[in-house]
Amino acid sequence: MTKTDQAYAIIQLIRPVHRRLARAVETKLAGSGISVGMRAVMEILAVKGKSSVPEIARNLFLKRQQIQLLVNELEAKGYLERGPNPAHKRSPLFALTKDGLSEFERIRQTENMELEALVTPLSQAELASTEVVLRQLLEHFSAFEDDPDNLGSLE
Amino acid sequence: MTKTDQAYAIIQLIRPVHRRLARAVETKLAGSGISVGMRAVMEILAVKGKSSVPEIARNLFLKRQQIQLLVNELEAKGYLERGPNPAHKRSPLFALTKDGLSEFERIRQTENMELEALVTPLSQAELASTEVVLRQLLEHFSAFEDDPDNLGSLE
DNA sequence: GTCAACATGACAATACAATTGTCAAATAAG
DNA sequence: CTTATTTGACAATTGTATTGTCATGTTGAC
Repeated sequence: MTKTDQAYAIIQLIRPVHRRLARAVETKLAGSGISVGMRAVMEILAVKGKSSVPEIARNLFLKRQQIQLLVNELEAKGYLERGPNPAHKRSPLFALTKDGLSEFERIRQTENMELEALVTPLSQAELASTEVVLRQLLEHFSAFEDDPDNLGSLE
Repeated sequence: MTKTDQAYAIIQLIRPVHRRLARAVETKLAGSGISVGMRAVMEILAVKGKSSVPEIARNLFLKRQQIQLLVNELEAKGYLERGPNPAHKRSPLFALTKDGLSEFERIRQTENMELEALVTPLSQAELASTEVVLRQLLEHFSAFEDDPDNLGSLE
């Protein structure tokens, strides 16, 4: 089993894992009126604080147009509020409202319980290696991005 | 950094990695008239040999309806041919034609060259751990599958 | 052997994420 | 000052996957 073969096996797993993960998150979110994408936006705001739409897009490796739609929905639900952006008059900074934050924390809590069971049979070293490999994948295949909007920072 | 936090970081990477991977594969496939899904079906047939549509679906963790569409397209392109299925009169077994096989091998070859560069900075141990973790993710979140069609075997 | 449960092909409709395209206003860079 | 870039806003489109349905084939219980 060469390293190339191993990489190949990993790549084949990405699609099904992604799909099941998305479905699981959806299931957990069902009824809350929050989609997987909306949840991701809330995450960025919870971690990074106030951000403009294009900033969020870069963090999530998505187009700003996609984020715009999610932000609009979240704002309509009262989970986000806009504030002035000293750096750009037309591009407001969005932040979680009190409602948004508590909703997000509720979500995170149920997710964490789910994760406890998931990680039990896995070692810290395995998890650390996985993150390294996934980041390498992300970076390597960024070469295929034609749109600079999609070249998010990896910190 | 707890294991739960690590798992969380990994989960957040799955979506962007999946998207970039899909785009990279598409780019490589551009012009050949083969989509990512069609390529995945060819892969199964190359590895597992003759299979029925539902069998392929289980292998790829997808619904048979989805596979049916891909198989139809591949057959129309002359990359697949159907043969009798001793186990089921109405459900033929599909196999790669000579054309299909050579096309698939051509694809695999260019992919392998790409992978060489990808795996260079990664160790065998890291890659092995990643596969373990991804399989655990896949298995764990299979609990959210309501459709038995989607419960593919992990061998 | 008969009948009920299940698997499959075939086709249609839909949902959802993501992309592409476009234009005007704001900003940055030279 | 002039030009290029960034951004918001809106529209249209694509691609993957799901859901629903029906007729036919298959399997297993009895």
